[in-house]
Amino acid sequence: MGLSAKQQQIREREQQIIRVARAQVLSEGYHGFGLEAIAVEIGVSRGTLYNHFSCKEDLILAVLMESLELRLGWVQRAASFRGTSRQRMTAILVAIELFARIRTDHYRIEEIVRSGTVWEKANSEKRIAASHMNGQATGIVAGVVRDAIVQGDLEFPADVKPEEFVFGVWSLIEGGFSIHSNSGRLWQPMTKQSGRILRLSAWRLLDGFGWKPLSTGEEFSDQTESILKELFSAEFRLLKQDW
Amino acid sequence: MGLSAKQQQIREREQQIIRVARAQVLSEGYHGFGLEAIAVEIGVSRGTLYNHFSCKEDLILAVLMESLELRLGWVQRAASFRGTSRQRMTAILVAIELFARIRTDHYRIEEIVRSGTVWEKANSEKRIAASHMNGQATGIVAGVVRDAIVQGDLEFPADVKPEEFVFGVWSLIEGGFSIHSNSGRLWQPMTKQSGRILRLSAWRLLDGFGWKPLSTGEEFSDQTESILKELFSAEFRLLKQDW
Amino acid sequence: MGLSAKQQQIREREQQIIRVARAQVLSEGYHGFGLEAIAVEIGVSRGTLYNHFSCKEDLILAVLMESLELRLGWVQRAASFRGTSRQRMTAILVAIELFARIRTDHYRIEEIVRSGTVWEKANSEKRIAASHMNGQATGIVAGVVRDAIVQGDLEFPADVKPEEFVFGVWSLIEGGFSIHSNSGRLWQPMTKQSGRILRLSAWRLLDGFGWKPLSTGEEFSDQTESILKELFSAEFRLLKQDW
Amino acid sequence: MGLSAKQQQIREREQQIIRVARAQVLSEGYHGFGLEAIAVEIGVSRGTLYNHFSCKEDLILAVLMESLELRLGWVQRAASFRGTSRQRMTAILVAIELFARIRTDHYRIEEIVRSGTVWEKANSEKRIAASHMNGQATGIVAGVVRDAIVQGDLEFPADVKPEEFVFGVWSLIEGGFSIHSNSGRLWQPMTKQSGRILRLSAWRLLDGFGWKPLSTGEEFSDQTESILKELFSAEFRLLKQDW
DNA sequence: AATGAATGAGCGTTCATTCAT
DNA sequence: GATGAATGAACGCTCATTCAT
Repeated sequence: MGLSAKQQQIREREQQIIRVARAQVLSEGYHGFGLEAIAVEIGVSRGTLYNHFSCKEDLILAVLMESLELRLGWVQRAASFRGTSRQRMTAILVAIELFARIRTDHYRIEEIVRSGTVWEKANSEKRIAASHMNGQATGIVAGVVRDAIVQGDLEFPADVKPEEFVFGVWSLIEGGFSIHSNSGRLWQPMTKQSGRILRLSAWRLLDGFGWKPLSTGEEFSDQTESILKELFSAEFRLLKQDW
Repeated sequence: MGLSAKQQQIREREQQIIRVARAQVLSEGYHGFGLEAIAVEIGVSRGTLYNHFSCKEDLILAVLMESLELRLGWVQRAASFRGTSRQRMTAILVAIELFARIRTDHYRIEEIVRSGTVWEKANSEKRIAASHMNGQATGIVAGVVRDAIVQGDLEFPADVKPEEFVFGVWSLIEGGFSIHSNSGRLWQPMTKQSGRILRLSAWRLLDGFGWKPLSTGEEFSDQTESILKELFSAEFRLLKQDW
Repeated sequence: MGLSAKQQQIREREQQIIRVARAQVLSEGYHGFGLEAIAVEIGVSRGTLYNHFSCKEDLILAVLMESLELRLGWVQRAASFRGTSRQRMTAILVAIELFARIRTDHYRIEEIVRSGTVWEKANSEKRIAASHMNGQATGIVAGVVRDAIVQGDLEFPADVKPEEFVFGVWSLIEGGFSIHSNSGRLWQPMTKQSGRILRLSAWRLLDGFGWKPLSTGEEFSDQTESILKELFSAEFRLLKQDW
Repeated sequence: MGLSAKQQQIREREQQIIRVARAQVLSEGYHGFGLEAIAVEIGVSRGTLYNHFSCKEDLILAVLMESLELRLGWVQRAASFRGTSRQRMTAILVAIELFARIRTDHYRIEEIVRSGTVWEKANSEKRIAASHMNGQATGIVAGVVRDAIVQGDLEFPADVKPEEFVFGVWSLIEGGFSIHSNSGRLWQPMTKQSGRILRLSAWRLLDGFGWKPLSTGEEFSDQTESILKELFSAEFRLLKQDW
C-alpha cells in the first residue's frame, strides 16, 4: 500500500526522534533535553516534532517506553535460559545488570519522568502502556521464582510472595547501579568493580533464601560469565568497562 | 547577647528557607525548586534568598547537606547499639530504611543534584563538605563489618573488602526504597509492605554471607522492631505508613 | 521568489529592531537600551529579539555597525570630491561634522560599547567587522593626505605620518561635537554656533600645517557650504539646527 | 570645637567614599560603580553611604566635582605661567592633556553622568556647582586669549570670540584623548605616540590662527617639555607612559 | 551614626508551544 | 507535513534603596 509506505516513513521519523532525544538526555542530562537541540540534531524544525508528539512529555515517555521494551526483551530471553531455576534467575540478574550498565540513559529518563510534571502532562494511554510494560518484566521474573518453588529448589516463608522476592533482588541490582552512577558526584567511587560485588551480593541473597543449589565459593563468577556469553554476547560487546 | 539574638534570627531564617525549599521539592519535584515559589511560600522576596545563599545551587546543596547530616547522626546512633555485631548491622539497616522512608525529599534533592549543573555551579567547599559527610556514614558501616570479622562473626572471601560489602547492602535498601517511591508512577505498587520484604531480604543477605548468628526463621521481624523502638522511637512516630 | 519575500521580511524586522534600539538610546541614554523597552516600542515580545540577535551585545554592535557603514559611505563620497587636495580634505571634514551632528545616537552607542562588557560578550566576528569598518574610514582620509603630499600641496615634518595627521584633525571635529553634545549637561552652551568655529579651527589647522592653498580670510565658510550643497544636500536637510 | 572635629571626621569619610568610588569606576567602568563594591572596599555598610549622599547620583556628581576642581587648579596654575601669551596658552594645553592622561577616571565619570539619568536625579545645587566649576576653567583660558589679543600677539577675525577659540583648541585635546582611550576597542591603535601628534596639532592650530611667535619647526617639543617640568613635575611623575 | 537584612522592580535569557505560510 | 518566527511566562539574578535595630 502507498499509505503504508508513508506510515512506515512516519514511523521511522518517530524512532529517529526518540533515538536522538535519548542521546541528548544521556549526554546532557535533564537540561540537555530541549526540543531545539533535538530538532537541530535531526535536521528538522521544532514544529515538526509536534506532528509526532503532542507535547514534550509524550516524547519523554516514548523514549522511556522504548527502553522498557528493550529491557523486557532481555528479561524474556534470560528467563528462557535452559538450565536450573537458579541458573535462570542468575540469567535474569545478568540481564538487569547489563541493561543498567549499557543503558545509562534509561536512568536519566526515569529521573526526568519522576522529577517533573511529566507524568501529569503526558497522554494517559502512554502512561498506562509504560506501567504495563514494566509490570510484564517483573511478572516474568516472578514466574521463574514460582517455577523454582514448584521444582523444590526454593522454599519460601509462607507470607512472602514471589513478586515480593523479585522486588528485593531487583532493588539490589538497580540500587547498586544507581549509587554507582552517582560516584563522581556525591559518593566517592565506592569500588572500582562495583559490578562484581553487586553480582556476588545478589548471588548470596539467593543463598540467604535457600535457593538451591547453594553456592560453595566463587562459582558465581564463572556462571554469570558463561550466561553472559551465551545469551548476551552481542550486547556485552557494547560494554566499554570491565564486567 | 544582642548580637547573638540577631545571628540567631538569621540562622532561623536560613533554616526556614531550607525547610521550605525541601518541602517544595517534595511536593512539586524538580520544578518546585524555583526561587520564586520558595520566596512566595516563605513570604519574602526573591532578593532576600540571596542574602543567605549565593546562588540557587548553594541552596540546593544546603538542603542536601542537612539531610546528610541527619542521616549520619542516625547511622552513628545505630552503630553504637549495644549488642552482637549482627544486631548492630541490623540497627544500621533499620536506620537507613527509616531515613529513606521518612526523608523522601532526600531522594528528590539527590536527583536534582545529579541531573543538573548543580555540582559545577555550587560553592566548591560545600561540595566537598557534602562528599565528606556521605563518606563518613559509609565509613561507619564498614567499621561495624570489620568488628564482625575481628570477632569471628563473619568470614569474608579474601577479595571482598568491607566497603564493598557495605555497598551491596546499602544498594539493597536504598534501591528498594527508590523503586518504592516510584510506585505511584511507573511501577505498580509492588507490594503494600515493601518495607518488610526489604528488611527480610537484607537479613537474608547477611545470612548469605554467613554473618552469625544465622537466622532461623522470622526473628528478623522482632529484632528490627525492638531496635526501632529502642533507638528510633521518636522518629518512628513520624512515619505515617506501617513499618 | 517566495523565499526572498520572507527573508526580506526578516531583514526588515531586523532593521526595525536596530532602528528602534537606536532611537531608544538617543532618547533615553544608556538605560533606554533595555530589551523590554525596545520590544514594547516595536510591539513584539522580548523573546522575538532573540530570533534576530544572539544577545544584547550583538544588537548593540549591529546598531553601531550601521552607523559606521553610513559614515564610511559619507567619507568615501567626500574623498571623491573633484577639486584640489585641500578641497577634498575640506569635504571630508564636512562629512565628519555632518555625520556627528545628524547621528547623535552614534556617540551614545560608542559610549555603551566602551563602558560595559559589550566588547567582551559580543560575537567576535562582529567585533572585527566593526573595527575594520572604522579603519577603512580613517584609511581613506590618510589617502587624501598622501595625495596632497604627492601633489606638492602639503609638506610634512619628516616624522609625522599621514595617519597621525588624520588623528589630529579627526580629534578636533569629533571632540568638538562631543563637547557640544554635552552642552545641556555639564558645559554651558559654549557657543550657539559651535559648528562654525569648529570648521574654522579645522581650516586653520590645515593652514598651520601649510596645506596649500593657505586661507586668506573667511573663504572656508563659502567652501564648506558649497561642498555641503554639492555632496550632502539631502542629508543636510535632516539637520534641524543651523549649519 | 568638638563639633568641628566630628565634622572633620565626616568630611574625611566623604572624601574617602569619593576616592574609592572613583577608583572603582576607573578599574571597572560603569558596571563597577556599584554601592556594594564601594562599601566593601571602604569597610562600611551600604546604608552608611546614604548618610553622606542622598542617592547614587549625588555621589557620582561629587566624584565629578572633585575632578573638575582639580583640573581647574591645574588650568589656573598654567594660566599663571610667566612668559609670552603663546607660552601661557601652551602651558594650558599641557595642563589639559596631562589631566586627561592622568585622570582617565574623569572621562569615565563624565560618560556616566551623560549616559544615564544622573543629571535628572541628582541634587540640582550640585548640578549647578559642577557647571559653574567647568565654566570657570574655560573662562580662564579665554582670559589668556584676550591677553594675547591685547598684547598684539594674536589677531582674530572680527566675528570670533575668545571663548569660541578656546572651544576649538579644547576640542582638539580632549577629542584626541577620547579617541586614544578607545584604541583597544573600536579603533586600531592610531598611533603609539598620540600625545605628541596632538600637541603638534594644537601648536599648529595656534599657528593657523597666527598666534605669534609662529613656529619655525619642532620647537613645540622643547617648549612643552620645559613647561611640563616647571609647572607639573610632580604630576608628570604619575604618568606611566611616555609623554 | 552605623548597620545589613529585606525589598522589589528590573534585568537578560531560555524554551515549550502555536500558527500562518 | 514541514517550517520557523513569534510568543510569553518563567527563570536566576542584581542592586539602589529603606528601615528597624
